[in-house]
Amino acid sequence: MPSVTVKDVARLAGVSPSTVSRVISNHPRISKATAEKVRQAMETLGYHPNMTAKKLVSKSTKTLGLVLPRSAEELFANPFFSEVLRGMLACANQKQYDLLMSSANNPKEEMETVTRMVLGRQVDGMILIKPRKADPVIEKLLALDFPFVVLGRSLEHPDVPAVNNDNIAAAFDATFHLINQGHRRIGFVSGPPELVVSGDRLAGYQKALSQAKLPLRDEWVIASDILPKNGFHAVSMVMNAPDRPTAFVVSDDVVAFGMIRELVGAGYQIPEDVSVVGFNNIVLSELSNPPMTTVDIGIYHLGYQTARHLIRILQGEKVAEPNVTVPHRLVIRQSVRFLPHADDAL
Amino acid sequence: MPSVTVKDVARLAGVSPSTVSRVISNHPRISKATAEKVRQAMETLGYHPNMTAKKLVSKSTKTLGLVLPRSAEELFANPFFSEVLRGMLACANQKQYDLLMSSANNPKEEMETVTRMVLGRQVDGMILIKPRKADPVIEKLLALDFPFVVLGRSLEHPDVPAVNNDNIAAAFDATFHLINQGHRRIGFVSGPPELVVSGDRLAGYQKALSQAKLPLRDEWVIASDILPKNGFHAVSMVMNAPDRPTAFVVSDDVVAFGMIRELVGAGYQIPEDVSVVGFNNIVLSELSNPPMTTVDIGIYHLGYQTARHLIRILQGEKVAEPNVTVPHRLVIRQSVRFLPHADDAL
DNA sequence: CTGAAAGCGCTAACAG
DNA sequence: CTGTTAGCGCTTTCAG
Repeated sequence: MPSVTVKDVARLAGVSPSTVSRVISNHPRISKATAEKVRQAMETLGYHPNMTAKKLVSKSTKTLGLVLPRSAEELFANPFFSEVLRGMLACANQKQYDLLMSSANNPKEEMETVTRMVLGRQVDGMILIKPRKADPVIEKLLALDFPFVVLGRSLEHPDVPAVNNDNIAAAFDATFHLINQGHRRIGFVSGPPELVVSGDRLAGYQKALSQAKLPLRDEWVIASDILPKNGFHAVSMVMNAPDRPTAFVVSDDVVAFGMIRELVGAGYQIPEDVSVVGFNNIVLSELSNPPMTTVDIGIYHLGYQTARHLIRILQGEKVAEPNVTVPHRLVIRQSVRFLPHADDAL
Repeated sequence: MPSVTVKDVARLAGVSPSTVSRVISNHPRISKATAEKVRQAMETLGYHPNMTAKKLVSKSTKTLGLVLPRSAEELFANPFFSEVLRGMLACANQKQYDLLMSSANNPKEEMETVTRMVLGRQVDGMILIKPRKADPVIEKLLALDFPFVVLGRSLEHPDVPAVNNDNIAAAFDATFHLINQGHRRIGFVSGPPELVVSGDRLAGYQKALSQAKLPLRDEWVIASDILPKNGFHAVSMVMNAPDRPTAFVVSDDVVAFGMIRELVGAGYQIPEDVSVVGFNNIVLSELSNPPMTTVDIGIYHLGYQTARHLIRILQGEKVAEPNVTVPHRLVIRQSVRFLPHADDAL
């Protein structure tokens, strides 16, 4: 790695280093002749600019920071994340930005990583994924006046740049679909309670029920972790009650998979005995057995728009509206049964 | 972002910048007193070292480069990748390295990205995922004498540092299991033909059949893309032949999901009518219906060990054996049927 | 249109 | 034990 520098190029081309620099950055006032001479020299020497040096002087890294919250375990076990990442990368690379990633196992590490990236000036802006309620990282970034955007939304700071679904509406739609199909007793399986998104989806579910004047029973709301395998005895408890739900809204497809497995194991058929509508529409939702009815939240776009939004901000575009909402849509497949004996239409 | 530097700290502490630098790097010959004084100053000023400057002078970035091959689409549609990434991040962060990611949509972009990262000195080493046969990126890195490790293996350069499964043995084991369960007509669904791993798994399958003196029929080998949805009419062709296979080895769980869905759609039951053994043991394999028998290839470890291997090399540890093999194991669940009427034991 | 010089923020000899 | 002096490789005034 014999590190050829501007100096080397300059020497070979018989010009000064500053001229070389100008050629690289397509400076207007440079003669065709020398420009060509310099390019030749770069070519024969195999020159490539040292990005680190460039960053140091330009004070811009062209890099977006991404810190993976809490247990990356949680996040990665779920295809949601890879899809988000795919969207971010697609946008970032298209705009000539890189992504610098780091994971953190707990809130403390998370804070340290953010600090390291931000104060260490390794990145021009930060992306925060699915903030929790009262997220200290947001406070910190706000205090530092450092550019960032959150994927999700901040409860405390509604004006912070954010890209999100309308999760209340999404959960409403999912629940409403069940109601439309004749279901009257509908349960809900929620995500991690500390996440803002979990609260929103629960709210949407409740809203749909109230609007349809349907019972809202606490014991039909199951708090699950976002990982499968947890808390599924809860399911059997619910199912063994005399007045069990005929359908569930499950706030994550992966959890829905786990739940269906539990139910099948307990001898229930999907959708004959229990209907399920999931959330996210991950790739496998379509391939599952039965194919799952789920809310497509546009995961890829969520990622893409988040990066896009941040880059816009970094480039100084005045963004009038800090919040961008990615549309969702219900994808109807075969995990929901129509109950013809529904007592009444709505 | 009022950028406090070593100079500021030095001034406040009444010492020279180099002393500050020494305190930061825990230089041994520094008096307790001044060290404390400097630390105070850093604290009150809220000093954090500028990583870019540090990188420039130290000529080390503490960053690993990861370029996502070809269509990230392909890669990300598959949970394999997120799990690998999770392992890499876990290791990298533990060793105080960051991961710089970029995606590329085609071989040309891939090469450019590698060039940008390597010649731009943005990273200390590169990680290459699942090389294709005669991969030009490997040639390039070799020519540059730049540190890298491949996740997978290079056909042409067996001595290049690599972390891999013994895919031949893994496919052998999967196939052998089917044989053991009484299957005699076994099909194979292969991954993208340009990947080395696809060839290896096919070889393992063939080896098992030959060893058991079982027929090896070309028409039972289906070339699928790694994405689901493609080429599944091929499945129906195979299944409609008079002498159809009773079981399939499918070289990827996601493809297996898609295949099972096709089969179920065509009226077959799994495993009653057709047995399937997959590859990878992604999270959802266990949750599928029926739970899938599959080869666990230790995806997380694959990622972890790859990062580990590269970091070892970067730190100058003499690695005797360039290739590390991550063990696999067959996970038996419920997608394979025992055929008691098998003509004979082995 | 181009060169000389200064400096981004940090570290690393080399002296003391 | 600590300060001085030189850069790392690049860009950027400021003069020509």
